[in-house]
Amino acid sequence: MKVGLDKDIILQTVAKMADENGISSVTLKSLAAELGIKSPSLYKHFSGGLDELNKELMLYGWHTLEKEMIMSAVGKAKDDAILSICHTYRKFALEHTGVYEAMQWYNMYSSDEALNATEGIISVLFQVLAAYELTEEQKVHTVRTLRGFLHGFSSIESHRGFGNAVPTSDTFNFALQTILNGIHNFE
Amino acid sequence: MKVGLDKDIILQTVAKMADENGISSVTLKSLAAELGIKSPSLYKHFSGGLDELNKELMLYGWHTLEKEMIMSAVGKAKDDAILSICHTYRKFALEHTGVYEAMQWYNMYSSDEALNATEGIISVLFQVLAAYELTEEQKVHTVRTLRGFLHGFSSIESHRGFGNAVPTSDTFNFALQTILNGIHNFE
DNA sequence: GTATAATGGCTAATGTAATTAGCCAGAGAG
DNA sequence: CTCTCTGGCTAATTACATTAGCCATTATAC
Repeated sequence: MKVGLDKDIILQTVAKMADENGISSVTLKSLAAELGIKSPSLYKHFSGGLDELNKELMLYGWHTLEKEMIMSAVGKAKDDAILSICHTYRKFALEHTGVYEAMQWYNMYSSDEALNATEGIISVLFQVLAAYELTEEQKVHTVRTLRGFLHGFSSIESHRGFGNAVPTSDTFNFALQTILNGIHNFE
Repeated sequence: MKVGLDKDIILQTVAKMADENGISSVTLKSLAAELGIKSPSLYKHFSGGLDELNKELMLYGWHTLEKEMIMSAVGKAKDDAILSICHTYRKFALEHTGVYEAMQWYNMYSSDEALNATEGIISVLFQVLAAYELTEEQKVHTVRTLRGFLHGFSSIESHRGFGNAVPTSDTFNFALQTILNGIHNFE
């Protein structure tokens, strides 16, 4: 009987499962069970099978994060905007560990799709940096530095890779301030 | 017939395969073929199967990187030592993409083993930071910031996640200088 | 030097998940 | 009312990981 599923519903289910039990807990079998269908039926929605599913989840994640970053920067400028965006990024990675994990797999796919997936958040960063007196090259360095730090920090933190003597939030703020100081030194 | 393999030889083969074709190309089947044996025989060396193999590769990677970082800091102090260590880290991730990938899977294993694996490189960083006039808390922030940035940057770079207008080496040096400036501001 | 134990290979068999092929019922368009 | 498309299904195939149990060679004990 027709259950009436579509890509969006399926992806949201995948996201939920990934966040709750890790991306490796999402198999076509377990996903189908969760949806109340049999695994071969999933090919009617994702003809590329598991690979396509992972790719779509990656894109879904980047698009979602992009939207949240944009929203968090509305009405803010310069340091305030950057801080807000960065906190949004960190929060997303922490709250959506499974989806974030999938987002890192973009290297498994064609460079084109990888770059498309992330170009959104990159352009948000560039837009915010436009308010500073920086050369293009300085902006590139700053965006890359932020991306590198945000990804590495969030990734380690979400895997509980930091000891817990000192609150990680303090470190996050400390590091962001350091990077902001770097920007100010240019101006 | 006895081929006379041991854990070290097998791990080095795994590392080579992972670096050449990605960690996912290492299956018990492909590894056994590469070694000239049949896959069930691998259980004589790694009774835990694929899981144990991955875990050992992770440990192997962190230990190797730790040694290289220590070597690169010999005879250097303060900024020089930090820069040298960081360049070693980046180079390792770039040259051993497969092993580095395995190293990130430490979250899949018990926290104990995860923390043990990385405590070596963390203590190297703390040792270098001892030369600065920093509080313990400032040292923690600095080490975490470095770890976060090094991991994120190396990870993105090794997956070709940065566009290529500006050399990534320039960005790396820029970011490290920014972090060093952060340290100097404390003193 | 021979008996015995441990080592490190092997084949055969099992279980799980992905994937493909091809069937079929129901919904909507003409 | 019929035709077609959609979205389910079962059955069969494949690829691995894993387990069980066999066997030759090596190493050790006496």
